[in-house]
Amino acid sequence: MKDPSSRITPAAFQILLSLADGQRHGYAIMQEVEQRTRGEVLLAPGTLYRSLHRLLQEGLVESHHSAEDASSADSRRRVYRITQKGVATARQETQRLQRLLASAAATSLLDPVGTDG
Amino acid sequence: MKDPSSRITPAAFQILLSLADGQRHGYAIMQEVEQRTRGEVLLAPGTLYRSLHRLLQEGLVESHHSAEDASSADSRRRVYRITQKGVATARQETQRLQRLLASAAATSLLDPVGTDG
DNA sequence: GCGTACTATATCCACATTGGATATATCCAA
DNA sequence: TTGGATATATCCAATGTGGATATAGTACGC
Repeated sequence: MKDPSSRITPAAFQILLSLADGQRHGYAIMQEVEQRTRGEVLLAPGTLYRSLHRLLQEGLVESHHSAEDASSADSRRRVYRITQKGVATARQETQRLQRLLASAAATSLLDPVGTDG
Repeated sequence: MKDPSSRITPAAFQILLSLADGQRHGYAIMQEVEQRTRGEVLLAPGTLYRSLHRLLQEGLVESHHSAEDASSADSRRRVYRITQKGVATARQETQRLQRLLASAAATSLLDPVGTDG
């Protein structure tokens, strides 16, 4: 489609949403997304970690090792936190979705049916 | 991501929306989408015609040549019409987007900021 | 200590969708 | 009949994804 400026993938959007309420490590993001969307959205590991790397590169999230601030945390964990830029991007994507729905509402597709009675 | 049952691409969704208010040929769909979305969504020809073929195969749209019912229409045109199945699919996709936005609202990402004054 | 299941991250491959370029052909006005 | 807009179709490279696989740490029972 189009919108070369602020493009964000569906997976990346879910990750940003997952980090909105606080920092998480990758595996926890996977589980939170599944819960929040009631099983509708499942992030496969390949999608999750590649998306996280991309988000890091773009500065939408930042990360550190969990050992630094949690005592008994799993040393393997990388903990991710959303940045201000990430927040702004997620809000933009939300607005884009709202415009998309408004555009859908501009058609007759969603007009009430069964108004014959 | 996931949802193997009723998957629809963004391009296909735009096409179905474009056909909601009446039949159109491909090129007209391209223009209507651009107008309705105020230039935000631009369907490239490759995307448009391949999506149309897919939608035909899946029975979400049907088509005929314009010469059949319009007198002075361009003979090259293939006119597409949305089917009942297409309407149902587009409605499902709309609901999916609404659930996605609800899921976004379930986070604190969209909570009002700057409530200090 | 040992095995095992779960947690956790990372990488690889195949597949689908897309943008953009290109090819062809028709319509219309000069 | 030339040229530009209309109209459809196909090809290629790039991107994003699912799923499998690899690797390794953690927790628990024995």
